[in-house]
Amino acid sequence: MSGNAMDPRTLHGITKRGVSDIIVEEEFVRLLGEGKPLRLKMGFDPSRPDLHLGHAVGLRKLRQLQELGHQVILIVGDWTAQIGDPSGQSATRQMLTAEEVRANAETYMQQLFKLVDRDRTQTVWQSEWFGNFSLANVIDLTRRFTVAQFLARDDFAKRFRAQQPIAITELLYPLLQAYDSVAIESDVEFGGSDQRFNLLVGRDLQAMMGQRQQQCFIMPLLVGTDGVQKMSKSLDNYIGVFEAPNDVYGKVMSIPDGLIFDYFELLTDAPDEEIAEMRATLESDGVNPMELKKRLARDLVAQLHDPEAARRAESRFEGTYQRGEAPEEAQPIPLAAWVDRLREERGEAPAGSDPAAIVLPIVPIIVGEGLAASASEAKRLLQQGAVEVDGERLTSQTALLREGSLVRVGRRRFARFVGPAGQ
RNA sequence: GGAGGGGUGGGUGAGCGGCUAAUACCACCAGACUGUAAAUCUGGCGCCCGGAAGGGCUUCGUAGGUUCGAAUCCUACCCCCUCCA
Repeated sequence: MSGNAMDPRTLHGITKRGVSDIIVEEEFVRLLGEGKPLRLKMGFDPSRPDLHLGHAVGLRKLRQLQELGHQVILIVGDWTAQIGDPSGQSATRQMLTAEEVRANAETYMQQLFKLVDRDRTQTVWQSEWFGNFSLANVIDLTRRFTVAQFLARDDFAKRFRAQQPIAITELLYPLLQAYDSVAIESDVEFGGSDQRFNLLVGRDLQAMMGQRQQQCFIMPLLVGTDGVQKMSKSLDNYIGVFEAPNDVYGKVMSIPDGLIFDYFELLTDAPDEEIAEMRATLESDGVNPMELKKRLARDLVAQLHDPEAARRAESRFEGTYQRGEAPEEAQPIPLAAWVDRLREERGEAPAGSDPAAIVLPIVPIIVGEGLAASASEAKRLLQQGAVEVDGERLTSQTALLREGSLVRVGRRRFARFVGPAGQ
C-alpha cells in the first residue's frame, strides 16, 4: 500500500528539481511513501570545516526531507579525513589532532545549521566504530572488492592512466565511507555526482552484510564562480556559507550569466514556472541578466543571513559599484599610527600647508594594511593605475592623506583612514 | 631484486654550461570596454632598494662538487612513474 500519498508537487520538487540521479528512484519514492522517518546519511570531512554553496545543494535537499519528518545522521569523518578524499587530486593528508577535529566540527556545525534543521540531526563520529576496528576487520572489508572494481571509478582510472600515484590508503577511502552506511544503517545517502562510486560501494556493502540497501541520491555539482570548474575552496571559486552578506552578494553578481538558472534551480525555492518565465524573458531580451542576478543574490543572502541583510547588501552594491559611491564600510587604517611609524622608520617628516592633511608614501601603507601582498606588487598596482585616493587615480608613490581619506586598491579593496593625522 | 624514464615558478610544460628570473599555454592580477557577466584589447605576474634609470638577493627535488660562470656537467641522497621478477 502506498500509504499516505505525498503531495505530488512536493514529491516532484524532491525527486526532480536539482537531481542528477536517484538509485533506485522507485525504491526511494516507495520509502518516502511509507511515512516512516528515514535515516539520511551525510558525511562531514573534519579537515575541511568550511561550507560553501556547492554543499548547500545537498543540504537544501536534506532540509526538505527533514520537513517531512526524516532524520539526518551526520557522520564526523575523523578517520577518512586522515586519508583524504581521492576525489580531489591532493596527495596524502596531514593527520589532524583530536583538538583540531573538534574545533573544525564546531565551525562546521555552526555553518551547517544555517541550512539544515538542528533538531532533526544526529551527530556520530566514525571513531565510534572504527576506534575498535582490528586488522581482521580491515582484511574482511578489503576482501570484498577487487582492484578492477575500484579502477573503474573515474578519477582512479584517470590517475592510473596518467601514471599518477594512487596510494593504497586511498583505495580504503570508499570502503570506510561504505562501512559508515552499515554502521548507521543508512536508508539514503546523499552526494554530488563525484560521489557516485562511494555511494554505490556503500549500497553494495550493506547488501553483503545483510542489511537493506541504501538509496543513493546524487546531485549535480555546482559550478563555481569561474563558470568552469566545480565549486571548491581550493580553486577559490566558491561562495562560502560563512561569508558576510556583502561578499555573498558581490560574488553572486560576478558569476557568469550562463550559471544563473543553474543557481536558481539548485539553490533557491523559486518555482519552476517562474524560472521558466525568467528564462523566456531573458531570451527575448526583455531583461538585463544583471537584474536576474540581483534577485538571485538577494535570495541567497536572505537564506544565509536574513532578508534585511539582503536589502542592505543590495543597496550597498548599487551604491558602490553601480553608482561608484564610496562604500560606507571599509577597512579602517589608523592615520596617526602610520605617521609615527613612517617617521620613525624612515625619518619622513612631510609637511603640508593644510594642517589636517599629510603627505605620506603609500606603498608601505598598502602593504602593511594587507591591501597588497608585497611592495613589488603594490608598486605594480600603482603603475597600472589601480590605486585611488579619494577618487583620484594615484600616479606617484606619495599621497595626500587626511582623516576620512578613502583608498581603493584594485576593484574591490577599500580602506579608509581614521583618526587625526596627529601632527 | 633487475631495467628504463622522470622531479623546473599556482598548473601543464620548454630549456640541457653564459643571450635564462627562466619560452609557451592556462590560471591569476590590473587597466580599457561593461552589467563587479562573458568575449575582446593592453599591461603585469619571485623578493628587496630606488621617483626612475638601474642595482642587489633568492629560486629549477635535497646536499655537496667541477667551472670565471650551472636549471643545464659530476657525486650522493630523497621522491614519483613504467616494465620485468
